[in-house]
Amino acid sequence: MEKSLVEMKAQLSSSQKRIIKVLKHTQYEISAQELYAELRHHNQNLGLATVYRILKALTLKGLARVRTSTNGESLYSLVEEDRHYLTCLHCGASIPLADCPICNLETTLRQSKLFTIYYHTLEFFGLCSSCQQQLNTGL
Amino acid sequence: MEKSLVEMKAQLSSSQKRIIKVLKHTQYEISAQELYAELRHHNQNLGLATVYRILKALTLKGLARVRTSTNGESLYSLVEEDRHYLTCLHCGASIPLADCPICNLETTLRQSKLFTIYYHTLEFFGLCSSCQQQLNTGL
DNA sequence: GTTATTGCAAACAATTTGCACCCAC
DNA sequence: GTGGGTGCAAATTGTTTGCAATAAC
Repeated sequence: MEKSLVEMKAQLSSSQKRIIKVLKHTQYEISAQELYAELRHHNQNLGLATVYRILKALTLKGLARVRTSTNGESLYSLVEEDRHYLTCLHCGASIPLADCPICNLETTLRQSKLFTIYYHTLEFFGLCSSCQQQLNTGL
Repeated sequence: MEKSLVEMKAQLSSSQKRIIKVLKHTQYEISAQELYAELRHHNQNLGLATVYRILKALTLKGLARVRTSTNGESLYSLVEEDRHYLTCLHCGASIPLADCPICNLETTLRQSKLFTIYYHTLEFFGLCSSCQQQLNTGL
């Protein structure tokens, strides 16, 4: 029998819970290094390597989500909150999309049972309006 | 006036065209290092650094797409072919989805003009059927 | 001739790992 | 006392960069 997310959360270590708490309080997403700094800032010290280890574990459990930013670092967020973006190829900004355009589809896929879906990511790449202007006028 | 993709392609250097050709012949996606090896294999030598430079340029132009695999390397593919996946959190396999479930939505978004969309990515994360079995029985 | 492209090696930065230590149960 | 969780420093790896040489126009 597959474990429910609730069961999985019960087995989390206290450090893992602390990291989840930070993720919860982060507006969008956060890098491992920022998370490490955030913990120190609250005097909840944890080694950088441990932060990486925990983030990897949470990701493997399907509790956290990773996405690679345009500058190459991994950004983490909680799966329980949807995260979708419009990412500008020019300035690298990621503008969050308010709604999830494909959650219905996910429900349908879930029922197929061929693949157990924990979460998904959706990202549009292109040019944000200010970069569009800059490229059209400047060049 | 924004440049069309056709105009952009006309400006590509011969090395860039060679790399695009390899991408075209690659079934799904390919890493920079694999692409480098592939070129050498066809006696079309090109330095690894140059391969990285070209892939970055193509990505910035919106001609190529990058995705980070579960083991951390960047995988490239041509934007002109849709790429969507079911990715297993346990074994890391990425199973391509045949159809694009959101292309209609993309058309709608395109018309808003607030953000110029070149391409998008969609990825579902979870457990593939064999890992589901393995985890259910083995553990 | 001026500009863009390239190769090579060195540099970089994010992430991972080895290992000894420590804590909880 | 056994097993997992941790810190630290060293190692690893994918990627980027400086610079001199070369090719393109």
